[in-house]
Amino acid sequence: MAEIITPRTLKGFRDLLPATAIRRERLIAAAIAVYQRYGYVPIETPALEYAEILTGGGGTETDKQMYRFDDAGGRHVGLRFDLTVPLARYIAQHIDTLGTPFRGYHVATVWRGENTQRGRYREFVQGDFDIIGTESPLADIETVLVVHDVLVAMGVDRFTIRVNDRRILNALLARVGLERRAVDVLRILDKLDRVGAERVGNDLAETVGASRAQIDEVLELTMRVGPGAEVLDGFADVAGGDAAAVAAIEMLGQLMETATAVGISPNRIVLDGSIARGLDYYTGIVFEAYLDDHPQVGACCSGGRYDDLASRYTSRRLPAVGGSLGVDRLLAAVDDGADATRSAAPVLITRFGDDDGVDLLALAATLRRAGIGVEVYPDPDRIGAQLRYADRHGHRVALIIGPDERGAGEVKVKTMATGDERTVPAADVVAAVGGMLDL
RNA sequence: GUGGCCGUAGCUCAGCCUGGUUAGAGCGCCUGGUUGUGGUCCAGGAGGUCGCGGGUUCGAAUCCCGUCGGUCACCCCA
Repeated sequence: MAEIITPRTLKGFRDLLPATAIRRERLIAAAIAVYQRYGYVPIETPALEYAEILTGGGGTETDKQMYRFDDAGGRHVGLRFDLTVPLARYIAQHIDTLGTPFRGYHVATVWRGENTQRGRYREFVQGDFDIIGTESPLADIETVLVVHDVLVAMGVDRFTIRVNDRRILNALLARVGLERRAVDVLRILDKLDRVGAERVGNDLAETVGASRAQIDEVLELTMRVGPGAEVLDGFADVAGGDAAAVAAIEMLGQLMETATAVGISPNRIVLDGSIARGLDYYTGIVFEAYLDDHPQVGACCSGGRYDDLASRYTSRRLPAVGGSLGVDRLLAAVDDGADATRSAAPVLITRFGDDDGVDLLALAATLRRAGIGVEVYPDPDRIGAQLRYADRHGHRVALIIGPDERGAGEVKVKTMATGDERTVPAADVVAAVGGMLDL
């Protein structure tokens, strides 16, 4: 007898039970519906790329986290750890076919060999969307609206999208003389809400040697949070007269104006001077979305403008702005794992043992042609067991065709919620079931 | 990758500190009461390598070590 192999999964990789898998599919479907409503079209890229594509010029952190190995042909390869780098390669390779501006979305699995936590896995799904080839502020604004609409479409009630712009931070850093340490400063600033102003101040002093005055100036900006004009005024004060920062502030003002105009509730989009994003490739707007009821899972969506998107792969200038949805983080927040397995079909056809049951398949096909989801119970078990199955799996209607019904050319239609039963001619089943399901 | 906590039935957990006869509970699941009718109720039942491996001991779910997995913090990030 062969030895049994213990069934198990790798750290950070997981199976999804049907209840969770259904939730994930719904989240993804909601996001895609919104993307398409804005005109984004799907793209796909391979999971495995040449390692040099994924690492070239990248930070050492991502290099450490990337799954990489040599394939059987001796190629140095790696699994993609985000969707932005593959997008950059893809755009550089295909932009002449696509033309600009190009709106694309990419929902796919990515892999990172980092330590796990709730909502943090080594294999997870992201849903990126980007506009490539335009520097218009309208694209920046649209990107935030997409995030908003996606979260609404997913049924998330309470969330906050925090928005800032790198150009303001850059202007501030230039003014106070910290521009050469911008990457370090931004990395430290990004932790503000987690570690507090004091710790950030200390880190700035220790890591980049910032003076008390420089620290105070930086913190002055990062403490500004809110949906209103006074925050923008504050941004203008810190930024001085820097032209890029002025443009950024104007864009942010237009964003808030648009949000109001389209009826977005004020607390869902706020300006936040502390949003920096650790990644140093952002060049303009930056944003992060948080679920108000689940702050511990971190940002469930983030993004911004990166105007040198594809510069590693082409000399052509390709500005881009977009966002990345953390599907599995949203899932971790939304999924309580409580539900038992539910059928995807509202109707269950029960089966008696008086014939081979093939006629049930024909009946099911008739209902499906009418757009009604049907599941056929395969075994002639006790009718009570079959109805219990229907109950447990959430079927709303059970069809019963026993010897009596078959003899009379009828079908008994049972509404599970009420227990009501009607017997109808077989020819009328579609209408009867449709009526019960409010179709 | 570093450190803390956790890992007992399908699920949530008790038992572990102070090793000792057949390892428990609730929920779920199955069967019967209802020879063609679920959800309530009643009666009964199945189901456990105590994550895995090793060690200490006459004896380990219980103590020790390792390992795998989960979780939290750091780091980083979706």
